[in-house]
Amino acid sequence: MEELILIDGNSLLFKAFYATSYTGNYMVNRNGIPTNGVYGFARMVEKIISTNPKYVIVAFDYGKKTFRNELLDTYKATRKETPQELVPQFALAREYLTAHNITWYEVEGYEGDDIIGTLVDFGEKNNLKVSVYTGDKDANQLISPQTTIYRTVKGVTELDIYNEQTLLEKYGLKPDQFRDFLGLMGDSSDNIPGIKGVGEKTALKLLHQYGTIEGLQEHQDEIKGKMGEKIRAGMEDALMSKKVATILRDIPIDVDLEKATYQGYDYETLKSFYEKYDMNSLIKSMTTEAAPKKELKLEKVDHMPEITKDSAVYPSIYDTNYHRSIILGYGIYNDEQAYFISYENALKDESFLAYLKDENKKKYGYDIKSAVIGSRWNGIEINGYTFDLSLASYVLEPAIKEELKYVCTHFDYEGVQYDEEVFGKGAKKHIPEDDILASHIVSKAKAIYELKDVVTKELKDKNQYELYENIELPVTRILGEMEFAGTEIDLDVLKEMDTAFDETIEKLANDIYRISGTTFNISSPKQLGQVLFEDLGLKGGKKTKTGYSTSQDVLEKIIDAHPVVPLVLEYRMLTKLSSTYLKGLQEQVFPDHKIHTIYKQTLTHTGRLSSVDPNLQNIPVRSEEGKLIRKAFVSHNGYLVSFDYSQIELRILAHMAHVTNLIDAFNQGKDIHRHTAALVFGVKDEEVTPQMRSQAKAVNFGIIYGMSEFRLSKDIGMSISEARDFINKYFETYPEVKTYMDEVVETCKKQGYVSTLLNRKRYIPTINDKNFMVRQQAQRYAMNTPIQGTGADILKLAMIEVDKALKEKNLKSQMILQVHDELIFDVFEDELEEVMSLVKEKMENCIKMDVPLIVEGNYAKNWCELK
DNA sequence: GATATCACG
DNA sequence: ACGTACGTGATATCA
Repeated sequence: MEELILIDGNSLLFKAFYATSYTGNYMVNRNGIPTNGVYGFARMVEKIISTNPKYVIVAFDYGKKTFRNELLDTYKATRKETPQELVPQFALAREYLTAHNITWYEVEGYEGDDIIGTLVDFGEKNNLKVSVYTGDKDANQLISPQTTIYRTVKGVTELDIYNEQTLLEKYGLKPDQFRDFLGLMGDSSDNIPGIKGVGEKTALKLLHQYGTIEGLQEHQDEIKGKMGEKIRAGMEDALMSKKVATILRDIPIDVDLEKATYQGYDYETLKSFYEKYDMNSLIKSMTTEAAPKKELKLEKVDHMPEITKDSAVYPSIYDTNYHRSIILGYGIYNDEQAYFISYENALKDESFLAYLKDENKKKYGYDIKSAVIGSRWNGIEINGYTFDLSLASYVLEPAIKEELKYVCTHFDYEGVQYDEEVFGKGAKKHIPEDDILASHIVSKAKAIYELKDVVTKELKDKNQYELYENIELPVTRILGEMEFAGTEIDLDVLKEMDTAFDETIEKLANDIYRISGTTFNISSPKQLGQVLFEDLGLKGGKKTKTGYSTSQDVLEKIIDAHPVVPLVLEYRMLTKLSSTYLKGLQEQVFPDHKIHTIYKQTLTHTGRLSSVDPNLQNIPVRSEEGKLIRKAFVSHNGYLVSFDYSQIELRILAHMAHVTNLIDAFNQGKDIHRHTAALVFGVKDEEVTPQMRSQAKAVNFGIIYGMSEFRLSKDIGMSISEARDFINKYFETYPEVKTYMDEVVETCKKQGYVSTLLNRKRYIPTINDKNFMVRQQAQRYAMNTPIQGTGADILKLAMIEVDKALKEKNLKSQMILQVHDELIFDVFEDELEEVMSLVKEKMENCIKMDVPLIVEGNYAKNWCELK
C-alpha cells in the first residue's frame, strides 16, 4: 500500500523551536534572523521523509480566528504569545518546504489539524496508508486501521507511535472516543474547559462505562454524590468541549494528489536555501542524500545467493544472553546485495554455511563476539570478521550506549530502529512478523556497512586506530573464547553451603526478633530503620531522602549500642551471600556444569571490562565466609591458576606523573604503603606502625580517586584539618603527583577529554560546568580515568600477549577469567610449570614503563585456595 | 522503575 | 555554603 505522509507544520515548528531554544541562545543566520525552529523543523522533515514515502503534505494553520473561537471565546486564550523569535520562522518554514519541493496547504479559518483530518479521509478513500506526524494528542481521534499517528516526544527525532492497539492498551479507548475523552477532561494547552473536577482517570472511567459524552448524558441522573453533581453541572461544557476538540474531516480543499507526490529536491535550489540561512550542517547531510543512490531492494531468501563482496553480516539473536539464545536469522548487506535468511534455512544452506565459515570472506559486524559465539552455540561457525562497529565507536566515544541505534544517532546515520520498537519490551517482547524482522536486521547490516569507512577514518584521524585494531579487536576474540570455555562449577559445594546458610539465617532472624521484641522484615531498610531508630530508640538520624540509613557504615558505628545490631550485620552478610551467590549462581550453571559469563567490552567509561549474567568479577573474597563460595569454582582441566598485578594503579601513577620518589621505591621493590608512611610521618621505614601504614594506604588510594579531605578524615579517623595537613604532606613528598593532577585537569579543560597511555579517550564535557559540584566531580573523573584506563589497557595488552604465547607453544590451557588486575586460567597438569612461568613473564613485560610490573602467580584445585 | 544495599577491583 | 572517592552488577523492597 502506498503511503501518504501528513505533517502538522505548526505543531512541529513549535516543538522544534522550543526543543532548541531552552538555552536562550537562538541560532541565527548572518543577518540575525532566528533560524533554530526552522532548522529543527527541517531536520524532522528530513527524517520523516527519509523512508521515501509516495506522497507528502504539510498543513499549516491560517488566520487566528477559526470556528472554534465562535464556539468557545476563550479557546487557546491561555496560550503565551508566540515568541518574537519564532514569528518570522513560520514564513521560513514554508520557504524551506517550497525549496524542498514539498507540498504544503493552508486554509483560511481552519487549523492545520482540520486540513489533516480532511486529508486522512481523502487518503483512506484512495486506499493509501496514512501516517500523521504531529505533537498534539488531539490527532489520536484520526487513528484507524489505515492511519497511524507519530507523535514527537522530546528532542527533534524521537517519536511515539499510536495505532488502534496502542490506544486501546494505553487508554482503553477507540480512536473516536478520544474526542469525548478531551471533552470530559478538557485540554489545558488549548484552554478547553471540559468538566470541572474531572481529570484523566475519571474521564476514562466514565467513558469505559458510558462510551461517549452523549451516553453519559442519558444516564447522568443515575450518578450519585458529588461526582453526579459535577457531571450534571458540567454537561453543557463537556458537549461544547467535545465539539471544539473535534477535528473536522470535510473542509473545502482541492487535493491534487499528483502534486503531492514526493519526488526529492533539486539540489541547487535546496542548497541555496540552506546557504541563505547558514544551515551548513544540513548541506553536509544533503550531499549524501542528493547523490543518486539506488535503493537496494531487500530480498528474503530461502537459499542465499553467492555473496560477491565483503559484506556486513548481522545475526538476529533473540535473547540478550547469546549463550542461551535462539537465532532468528541472518542479514547480509553490501552495496550490491541485501538479503535476509531465516536461521532454519541458513542451517540447511551448505554454500551459505561455507561462506560464513570461510575466513577469507571478509565480514563486518556489530558486536562480533555475540555474533560468533551466539552462532557457535547454534551450530553455525563464522570466521572472517575484520571489523566491529561496536568496538570502533566505543573507542571513539565510550559514552555511547550499547545499542546500534545510538551509534547511528551519534554518527548522524538514519534508517535504523531501536530493537524495542521492533520486538517490544518486557512482557510484550515477541518475534515480529517476517517482513518487519528482515527489514530491521538488514537495516542494521546496512548501517554497519555504510558507517565502516566513516568510523575507520575518524579512528585514524584521532590516532585511535591502533587501539581499536591492535587491542580491542584481538581482545574481543579472546573474550569470546573465555566465555565459551566457561568456568567449571561444583554444584554440590553450592548446594551444601546453601542449606547450611539457610539454617543459620533462620536462627539469626529468630534471635533478632526475640532481642528486638518485634517480628519484621529485616531485609527491608524501611522496617529495619523503624525498629532500630524508633522502637529501640537508637541514635542514627535520617540520612537518605526516604528515611533512615541502615547501611553497613552506619550500623558499625552503633554496633555496641544494642545487641541486635551485630546480629543484623551478620544477617545482612549471610543473606547477601545466599541470595546473590549461592542461589543466584546455581541458576546460572549450564548443563555442561559451567558458568558462561558475558564480558561487556563497550560499557565502562574507562576501558575496563564488565561481567554480567552472572557477574564473575565480584565473587566474594574479603570475608572468610564469603570466600568459601570460591570453593565451588573448580578446574576443568586440572588446575586453576591466577596471576595478579601488584599495585598496578599506583605504578601507573608513578610512571605517568614521573614521580621520582615513587619510581625509585618501586624499583627497589619496597612496600609502597610503608614507604609512603615513613616519608609522610618523617620516620624510618622500620618505625612505621600498622596504623601509620594503613593511613598511608588510604591516601595512596584516595589520590587515585581524587578524594576530598572530608572523605579521608572520615576513612582514617582524623579531623578534617589533620587530614588536610596529611594530604599536603603527601604532596610535599611526591610533588610530581600534584603537578600531574593539575595538568590533567587543565588539559581536560582545554581539549575536552583525557587519555590513557594507549590513547583511549574519555570526553568530560562537564569539566567547565558552571555548577561547582558538577565541575568537582568532572575533575575527579579527569584525574582517575587515565590511571584506571591505563590499567585496563595494560590488562588487555597482557591478555593478547599471553594468548599469543599459549598458541605459539601449542598449549591447550585456557584463559577463563579477567578481574581487572588479575587473569585466571584453567591449566592442564602437564602444562602447569610452563604456564606458571610463561604467563608471568608475558604479563610483566607486555609494556615498558619506568617502574617494573610485578605479577604474582598461584595455582590450586579451586578458586578459594588461590591466595 | 527507583532506591538502598553490598559484592568486587 | 555547597556535600563529599573511581569503576562496576545483582538483589530485595516498595511505590
